[in-house]
Amino acid sequence: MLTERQNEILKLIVMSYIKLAHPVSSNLICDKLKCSSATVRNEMMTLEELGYLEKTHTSSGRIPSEKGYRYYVDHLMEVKELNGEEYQKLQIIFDNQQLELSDVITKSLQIVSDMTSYTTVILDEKSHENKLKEISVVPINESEMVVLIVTDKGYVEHKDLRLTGVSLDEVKNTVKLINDLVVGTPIDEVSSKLEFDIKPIIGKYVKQHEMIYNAFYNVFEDMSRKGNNINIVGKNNVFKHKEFNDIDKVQDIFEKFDDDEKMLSIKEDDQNNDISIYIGKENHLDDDVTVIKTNYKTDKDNGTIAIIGPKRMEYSRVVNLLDYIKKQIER
Amino acid sequence: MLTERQNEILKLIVMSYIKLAHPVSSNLICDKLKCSSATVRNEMMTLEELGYLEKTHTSSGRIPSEKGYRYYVDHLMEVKELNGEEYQKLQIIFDNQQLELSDVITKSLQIVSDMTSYTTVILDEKSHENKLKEISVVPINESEMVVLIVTDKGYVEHKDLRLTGVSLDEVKNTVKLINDLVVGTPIDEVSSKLEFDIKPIIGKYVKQHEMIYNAFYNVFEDMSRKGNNINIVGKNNVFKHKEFNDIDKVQDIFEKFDDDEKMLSIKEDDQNNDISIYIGKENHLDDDVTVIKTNYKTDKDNGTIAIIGPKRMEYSRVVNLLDYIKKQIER
DNA sequence: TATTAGCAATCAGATAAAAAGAGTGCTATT
DNA sequence: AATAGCACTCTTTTTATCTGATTGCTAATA
Repeated sequence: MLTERQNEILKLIVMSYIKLAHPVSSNLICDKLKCSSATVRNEMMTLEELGYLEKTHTSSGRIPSEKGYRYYVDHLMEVKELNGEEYQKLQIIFDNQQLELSDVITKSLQIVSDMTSYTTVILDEKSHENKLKEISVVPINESEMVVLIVTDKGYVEHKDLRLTGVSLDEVKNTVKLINDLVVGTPIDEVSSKLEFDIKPIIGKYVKQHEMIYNAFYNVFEDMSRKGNNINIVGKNNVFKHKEFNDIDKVQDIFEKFDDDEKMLSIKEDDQNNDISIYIGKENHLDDDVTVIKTNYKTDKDNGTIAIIGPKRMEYSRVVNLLDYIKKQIER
Repeated sequence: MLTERQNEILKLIVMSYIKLAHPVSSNLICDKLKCSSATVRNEMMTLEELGYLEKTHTSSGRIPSEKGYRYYVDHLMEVKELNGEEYQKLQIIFDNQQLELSDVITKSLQIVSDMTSYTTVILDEKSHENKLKEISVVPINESEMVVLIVTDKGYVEHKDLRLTGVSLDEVKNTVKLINDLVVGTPIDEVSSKLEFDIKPIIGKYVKQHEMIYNAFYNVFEDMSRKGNNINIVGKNNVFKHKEFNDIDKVQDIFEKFDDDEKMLSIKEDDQNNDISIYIGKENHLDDDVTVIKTNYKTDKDNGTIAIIGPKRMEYSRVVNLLDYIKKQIER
């Protein structure tokens, strides 16, 4: 357990380093504390031995270790209110009744990204809890048609179908069959339902049933596979941070942004309802970043929003922003 | 007019620089030419005076100037066949009858991007020549519905509508009215047609006409505005080129990728049907890149595909790839 | 016993000087 | 017209020197 003074010093060091991105010297601290730099140095040495601080070289000031950041986040960080500008800019988005939920989320995270210079991520899973509401077909010309699929949550998918030598009526019969028998089924169960409920009887109603059946089967297969959506906003903000002022590091991070599996892993850990913080090695994305994320749940949709920045992140500010956005989305 | 030998030397220098990214010395050239390095040096001096070559410093080898690249492209470049691997990988995409056109384009450019280490761009304009084919409405719950709009070219747009205190029948009447009177109108003219043809009479058929009318008007306004599509594939390839081995330059280019206006300008110049090459200052994107583009036109869609790389680009290869893809798309 | 003043030691970063290497431009020669 | 030869130029790499920030330790002090 750390003493009161050690807490104070660690907190000052973390805050100073977050702000200035420069190793913190004992002098800087003793100005703000009523004791000499030698005393601070002694305490810093203890804090380093305990693993909360690090040096960049033998005679440098101290920077927080990952353990140091973790301790700061868990015990020392103060909750700061959103400032007026942040609040206002976001509120304009949330008050706009015109916007669809997905637009609200994207736009609000765009704002956060612009204001904080961090990168934000939206991960949402569409098909999972969506049930088939209606399917319809619009013919485009003799051989082509568009299949439209709408779910009970208003999610829409469409697909071009090219079927040569098939009459439109046959297709419409199939659609009617599906609408009669399959509506209400969760999207990712539709294709198996097609197989067991529709396939056996489609021959009675539809002539070229095989070709048409396969086409629709594929459409639904595609749709349930397409569920995961990854939206990364403000990638270029990576350039703005001192710790990424190295072309190889930037490339490294950009390639991770493009790695869907890595990005989706953000969603995986901690399925709880809080805001989670993963500092450095604690996340599976990159040792040099911190990921702050939360899950949201609405009647339409659920997903994850996350903010990615350097470990030297404005933790308090980001946590507040994320918390506020989460609450507004769920409202 | 350049002599035969000057042509030969310029060509060798451009090709060597494209390959090795290193200023070309007289020695390197004279190995491949039956004359001494001193002779080559004399010719190089002439070529520099004429503006085809440049030096990076007083005693360095020569690199091609923009004028030099231009001359190479216009007069010296040899058409090279696609190699077997390139041809094969692309053909798999083009032979896949399942894929929609837009997928074919994206996937083939993804392949080009991977193979060449350049960045590719797809610019397509949807609404322009699309005519309204059918509009329909699917109710989701008491107050929400999804509007589906399909055009004669199979382009689909959908929008959530939240209308409180409006009966579904009223909405359906409006949709019927639009389907009867507006179908066949080009998308970007629909909203004005709504205003002049529908607005005056909608009151007769629909009770809460104002609210419903506005909702549909907005949907079409949005849709015609949304016409321009920008798809950039292989951004991270920027990191792979020596000339961009500088974090500020990379940032610069990435920010231009995100600048829609700048990217759309690629489409603007030269509306002809050929492959156009814009070297350095010739393009409006960035002085350090070359843009090679072509327009494509199909019965469904037309647009522009482009490849962006350093000025030191494998011109011949890229032109061939682009030409091949253009032809396959238009087939 | 906790704190502090004082000071040598350490090391990054900036600046300068020196050495090595690649390639040119010019002149004299073939 | 083409070439050989060589001094000259400029980049790149290496080495050396200096400066300034900051620490760790020791001894003195409260």
